[in-house]
Amino acid sequence: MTSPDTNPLPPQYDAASTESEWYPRWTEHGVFMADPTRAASREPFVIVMPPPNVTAVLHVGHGLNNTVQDVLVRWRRMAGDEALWVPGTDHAGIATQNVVEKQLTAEGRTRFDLGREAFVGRVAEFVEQTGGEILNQLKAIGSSADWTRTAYTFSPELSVAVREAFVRLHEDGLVYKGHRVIHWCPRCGTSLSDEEAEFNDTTGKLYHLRYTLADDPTASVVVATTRPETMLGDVAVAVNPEDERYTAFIGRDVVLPLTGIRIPIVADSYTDAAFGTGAVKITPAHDANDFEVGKRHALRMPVVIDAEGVVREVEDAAGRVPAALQGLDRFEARTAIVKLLEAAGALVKIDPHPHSVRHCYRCDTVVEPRLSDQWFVRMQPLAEKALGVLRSGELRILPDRWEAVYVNWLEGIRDWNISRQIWWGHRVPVWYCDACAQTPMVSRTDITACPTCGGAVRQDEDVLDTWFSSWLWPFSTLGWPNENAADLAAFYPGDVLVTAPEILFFWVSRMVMSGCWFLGKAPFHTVYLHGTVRDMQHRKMSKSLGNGIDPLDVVKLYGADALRWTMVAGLGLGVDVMLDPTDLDKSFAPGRNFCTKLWNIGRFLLSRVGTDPVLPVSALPAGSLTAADAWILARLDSAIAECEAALGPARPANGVAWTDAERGRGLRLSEYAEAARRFVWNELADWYLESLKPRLAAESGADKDAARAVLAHAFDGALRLLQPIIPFITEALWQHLPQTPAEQFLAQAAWPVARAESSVSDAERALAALFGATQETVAAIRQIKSEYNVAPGASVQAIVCVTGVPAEAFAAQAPVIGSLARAVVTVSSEAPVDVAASIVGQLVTVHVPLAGMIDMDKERQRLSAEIAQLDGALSALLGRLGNEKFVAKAPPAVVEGEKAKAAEWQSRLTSLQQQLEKLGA
RNA sequence: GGGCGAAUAGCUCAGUUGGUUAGAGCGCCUGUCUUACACACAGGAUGUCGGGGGUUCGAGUCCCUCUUCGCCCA
Repeated sequence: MTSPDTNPLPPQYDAASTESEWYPRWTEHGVFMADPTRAASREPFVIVMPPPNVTAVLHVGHGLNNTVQDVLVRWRRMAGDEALWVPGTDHAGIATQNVVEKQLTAEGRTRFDLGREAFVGRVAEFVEQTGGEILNQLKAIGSSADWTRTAYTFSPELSVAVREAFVRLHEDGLVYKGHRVIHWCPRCGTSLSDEEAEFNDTTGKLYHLRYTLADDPTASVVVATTRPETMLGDVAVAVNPEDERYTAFIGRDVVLPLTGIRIPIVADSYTDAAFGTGAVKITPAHDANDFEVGKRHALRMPVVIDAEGVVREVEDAAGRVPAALQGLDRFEARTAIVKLLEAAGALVKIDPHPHSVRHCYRCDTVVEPRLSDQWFVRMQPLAEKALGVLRSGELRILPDRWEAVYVNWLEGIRDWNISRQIWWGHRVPVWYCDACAQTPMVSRTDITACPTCGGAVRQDEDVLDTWFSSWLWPFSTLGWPNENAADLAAFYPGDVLVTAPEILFFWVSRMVMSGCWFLGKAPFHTVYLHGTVRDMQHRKMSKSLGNGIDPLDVVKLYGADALRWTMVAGLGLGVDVMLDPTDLDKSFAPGRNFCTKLWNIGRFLLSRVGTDPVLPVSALPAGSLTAADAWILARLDSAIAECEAALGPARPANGVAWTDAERGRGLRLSEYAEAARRFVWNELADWYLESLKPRLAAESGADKDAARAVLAHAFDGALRLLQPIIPFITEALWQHLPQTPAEQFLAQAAWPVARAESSVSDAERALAALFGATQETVAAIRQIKSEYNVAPGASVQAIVCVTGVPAEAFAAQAPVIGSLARAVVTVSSEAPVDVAASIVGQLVTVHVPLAGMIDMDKERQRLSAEIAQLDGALSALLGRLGNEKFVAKAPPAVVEGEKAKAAEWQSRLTSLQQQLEKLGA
């Protein structure tokens, strides 16, 4: 890293070699490392990475998520914050266990063949060998995380945090063991939380079954159910007490078909009279709602489906499952039972029925409601705090419509089932002494003997939900529960959380709850929920659909920067990103094209600026700026301001809570990218660089030095603005700038600052305006040439009548205009007498006499069309101004603006009409 | 069943408290290998802002309603 690098740039940007050159240099020099001791004198800016599953492979969703985080962290790092991006992985209990169980299946074994200890050892070994590969893949796309702080939810350190959280919540009275119906995945063999049991809409069937009254075989009630197999566990039929159809039946018994068991008809307002027949069967052990009814009526709770989803007499169910059904899978049992019911005359009808069925979010198996003992967290007190920080503005969610979703979920929060009947995870820190049969012992440290009797103890078999470790992520990664940890003091609370809306409940709101509960502060002040990457049919990219894009393929083909640029430029707030997996060339053209363009700008510019030292712009002698110089410096100021406005504010101005005015602002990444792109491409390259060619062609001299200085400064500003999005190519180019200090990285350079309004002189402003007139003139000449099919290379005469800027000053622009538009320019106060094509602009009127080439009819037509359009707009405008109510009611500023506009249009209209007359209309 | 959101150019989307002749990128058409870049340059075309109604001096923007699509929750 000797700067500036004086080797000429290769004609083609070589992404692969640039990436492999710079990434290691950044890490070797600790560019991404945060230091808690520095955070005292600088604002910390902290993002914790949503930890990918330890077995995950990078997909384009990770690419998007991490690019967004990287853009923000790189921006704040340049802006002078002590920026920390904490990376890591999640042990992903069920998901990882499933992967290893699949391996075992292939070997013809099960986890039970190995036993708990050996199985856990095997998973740990698997994670050791293959886990965390995704973090290396994140490096390949340029992620500037502090890898020295890489965390893992199942590491010894974070396991301490998990145990602390469990014990503390237990001490707070928020952890309890409950006996109730929970979601059970028969394939994974574990319970699931409400959030882990996802709804899938399907068209099922609604079975109408007839239950005959015990005391009157001629009478019956018909119940409607989507799950006829559960009738074996029925203990009642419930009707709504208000439902007059059934008033006479309440308190009487019906006979359960197939088994002959008598069950009562009870009245319960849970029953919806409008659903089905208005009578529902009650199976307390196999339906959460039925369980509540069962409790209210003190009913028994026979279990007729076991943990594997097999129908049998599991518990309190003697005589309930006919021999023919014993041992059948629940879905086979459904078919069989319907046949039996039909044969028994108990099946009334089957209707198609659209409804939602819960599926396991890990293996998509239909979830079975199951009565069991589980550990729960009482969530309501936690939710209160999480609602509080949103209301106070300590926390905001972008896009803000998600705030309502967050509030709605928290207000209706239900207790969280945190125990899982798997082996891979943090074991529940509870011990039992069977000898004393005393209350369970909840402990921060392992208990090896009963404190009462000294006898053997056994630890709870269950492990904790993966999310019970990830909800601590914003502080467990910083050293909590060690309250004295330097990182915790320096970096908690963090700033922004970047993730997809899918895990708002799973993870985001739980992190807010845990942060508020354990540390008294929300873990971040901003939640940024980005869109989903979809294909051209708007389908989510997924492995099963085979419509995914491998980010590493894109990196190989076009480079990491092209990947990043494409995603960021397309990332409107809350908008999904559409990419075509079948046409990577087209999908990533924006990023690839922009990188190529930037490289070429840099190549050309650096070859002209050369390697000799350049003066800082502020040190240029007075009066050395040209109109173009003044203009590009003003454009740079605007670009900086636009980028800043699109990205910021980085944190609440008062350091505590967002004000209403601030709350929805910032994180418009696509607007930031567009502002930077427009500056470097449409302004710097298309206008400034082009206008500079004659000046740079000079051998030497003060004017060339001024041009070199401004050019180098403007490009330096552009590279700084772009570094967060495309860090590799900008770093490589920046190292070649003559003013780049030795031993410095762009990745650590200062974020550009726009000049204060007051520091720009009126003279410079006037110069910049002059360039506006220049642009207008060039555009007009080009337009005329194009319309009259004059070869672009052929020179034409142009007579310019200047109206909006000082004519004498404008005259000096003639050479620039001449070179940009290939024209010989004459400034005149009067229109030429010759027949000419003319364009009336805001600041100038341009006449191009094209003797013999002007098609009079065509020109008249063009002018007439323009007059008609302008005239129409003008009369509408005059009509508005003539409307007394408008003048009276509209704000004065608006009225003034409209008046000025009318005057301007009027004068343009007059010019156009004169022009037309001259052509002999 | 409840809630939220979207509907603007062929496509993907901007359009900040109502106030220029509604914009950008991609695509399309025409021309150009103008010695940085054809992954480029120059010029150009394209919208009754989903339908209907209302408020207002003024509506893409606010209200009502309908249609279509999407998301979340039960």
